[in-house]
Amino acid sequence: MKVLAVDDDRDLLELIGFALAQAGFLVVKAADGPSAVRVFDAEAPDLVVLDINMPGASGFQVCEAIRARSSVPVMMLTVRSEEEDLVKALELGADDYLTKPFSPKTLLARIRALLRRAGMESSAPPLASGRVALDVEEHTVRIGGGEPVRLTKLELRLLQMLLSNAGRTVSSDRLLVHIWGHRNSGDRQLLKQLVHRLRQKIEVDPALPRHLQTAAGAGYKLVVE
Amino acid sequence: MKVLAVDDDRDLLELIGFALAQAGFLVVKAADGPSAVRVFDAEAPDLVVLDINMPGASGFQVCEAIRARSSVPVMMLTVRSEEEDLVKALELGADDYLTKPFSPKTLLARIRALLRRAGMESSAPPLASGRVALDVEEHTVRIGGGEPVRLTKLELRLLQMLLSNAGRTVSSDRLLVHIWGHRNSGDRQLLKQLVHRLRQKIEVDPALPRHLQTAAGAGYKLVVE
DNA sequence: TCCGCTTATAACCGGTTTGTAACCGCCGGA
DNA sequence: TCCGGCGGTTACAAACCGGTTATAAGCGGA
Repeated sequence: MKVLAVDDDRDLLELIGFALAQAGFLVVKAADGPSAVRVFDAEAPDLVVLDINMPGASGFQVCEAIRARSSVPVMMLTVRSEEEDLVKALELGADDYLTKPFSPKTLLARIRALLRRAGMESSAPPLASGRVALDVEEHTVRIGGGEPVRLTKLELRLLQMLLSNAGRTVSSDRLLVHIWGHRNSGDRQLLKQLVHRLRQKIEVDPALPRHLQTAAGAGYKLVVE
Repeated sequence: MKVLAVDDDRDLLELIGFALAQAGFLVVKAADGPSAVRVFDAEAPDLVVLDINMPGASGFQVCEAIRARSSVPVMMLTVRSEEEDLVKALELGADDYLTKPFSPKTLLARIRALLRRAGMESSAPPLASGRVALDVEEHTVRIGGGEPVRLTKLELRLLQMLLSNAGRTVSSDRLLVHIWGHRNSGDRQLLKQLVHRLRQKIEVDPALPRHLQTAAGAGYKLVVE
């Protein structure tokens, strides 16, 4: 499930991105109207989170541009007091809105609701990036053009986390939390094992991993080219 | 500026940690009361963000333990409805509180206010300054336009501290506390070593350091031009 | 029930990182 | 001039880390 987040406030954008990635979404970002439209065309996200208040009030224009080419769900972000903005946004085809400030938990809940409403909730969402395509429903990955490989529950979770942060290093702690909901710190071993087993499955040469790479002292990352 | 975040909700803890790190704080985490106290002793943070509602209601105990040994600012996190908890927290010496759910922006604002009140205000330490760019996630630095250099955990902490005080001299004591958490003061040797090793990695000529300079009798400073 | 797959735990290895000690040269004060 | 402190350097040992292998424990389906 791919989400496009648009906000000119870089900090907030990062935060939204982080919360979404944490929840297993694949996130693409844009910091202004024009690039939002560009990214939308390039990435074909399944949902858009769009700040209204951007330089040039271009949130509206972006919403309009998106609606002109797709019926993808759009979640608008507004500041509390601007009611008429809201009306305008909904008229332009936005599906829901959230007033700032909001907690990431709320954002996630609303996004899930929106996806459910749009009937996209769990409809075969192959989370994919680059050469790695993950099918959460089927519990399989396909690397490049190869055969789908069956994954266990834990392997799936690991890959989900890495894939939603593709190209970036994910710390062992975050992985531990995401996969096991955390336990005592002795569980470095579990992660070690899981990575090892996953490599056996998805790497051509598990000894020289090309996708699931380790960042010594930091964690692991997924290279998708 | 080092912040200890304590919460048993792992997701929220991650999120708080991320928001703080993003804002340039150095973050240490703990997920329960006992480990919170342990980490506090080991890390000597400049501020604590502490959830009250933890298994065993131990938020209070942690607050008490912290107050018993330090006057460091403490920010409590509570759920909306529990007023008497709040009163108790403030009686125990908490400096401020925040009711869940809260937006990270709010948290940051309140933390900054708290630091200002405590007279510890800092000048928003960025992760990159001048020719030195530190990537905390990847455990790497890039000097000028050069190749990223891998850092060990300790090297990373040293650079973090120096970078957040770029251009200013940081005393050996502060560095010791920040990197190792209080130890016997005889451990100058450790710092000597660490500086030496880091210079080998990031200086063109480690004998004539251009970035990691010695302030004789005082400490070290990072020159970023 | 047994079988097979998945997950947990432990032990070992080699390489890296960190801790400890000793030595050097420099400088300032006795 | 000698001495002691300080910072830099070299050397080595201890601890740790990640990969690997092996084996046991849990669990679901035939």
